[in-house]
Amino acid sequence: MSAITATSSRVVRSFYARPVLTVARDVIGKILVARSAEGVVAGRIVEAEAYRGPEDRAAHSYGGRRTARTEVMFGPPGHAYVFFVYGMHYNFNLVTGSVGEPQAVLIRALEPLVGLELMAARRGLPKEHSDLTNGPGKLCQALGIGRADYGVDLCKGRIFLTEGSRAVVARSRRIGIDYAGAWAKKPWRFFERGNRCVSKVSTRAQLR
DNA sequence: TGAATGATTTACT
DNA sequence: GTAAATCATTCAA
Repeated sequence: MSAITATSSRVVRSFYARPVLTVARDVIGKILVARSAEGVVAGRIVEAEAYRGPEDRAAHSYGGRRTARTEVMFGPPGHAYVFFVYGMHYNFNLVTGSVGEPQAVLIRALEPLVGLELMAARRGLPKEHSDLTNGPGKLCQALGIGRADYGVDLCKGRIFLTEGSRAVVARSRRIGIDYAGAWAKKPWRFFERGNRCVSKVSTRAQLR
């Protein structure tokens, strides 16, 4: 195993048991690790978004909607909320806050650190490729995250966070939720300023 | 039961 | 810049 995953310890549950905006900001710079039979892959989180339902119209838990899909967000923090969209992509979230508060942080982009070869193989791209994990669907594919990871405990399972390094955090409005009216204008997207692994979006959303 | 749609990505023009 | 791919989830009937 690489030095990064061997020397760092798993982030504890109290990290997740805080308001979703706080976690979304603090998660920038942390390392996301995914172990599997195929090997270990890991990347530094450089972009994330907060979803603060039930008040947040952009959140799947808007209005307190409690279904099979959103159920994990109502449970304890530190678990994975994984969902499937557009008929072909998975997205990975961290459940935050306390029990009964259906909040989550969407991980939108990573800077690849460990297991680039495995990531590239899963993505069907050459190892040197620059688009391995610079998007929420892309990073799930690179980390092998899918339906089986729904609801898993990040304090125990194959997927977890470790301490990373400091990041200069900038913020903008969230991506792909224009249907959410006024909520779409909230600056609840956090990213590391200047990092080239941040997902490619319109220039206007990058600034601020 | 059926219809609409989406926290995206990719390949086009 | 636009559009296609593609299906689980959701809600209405």
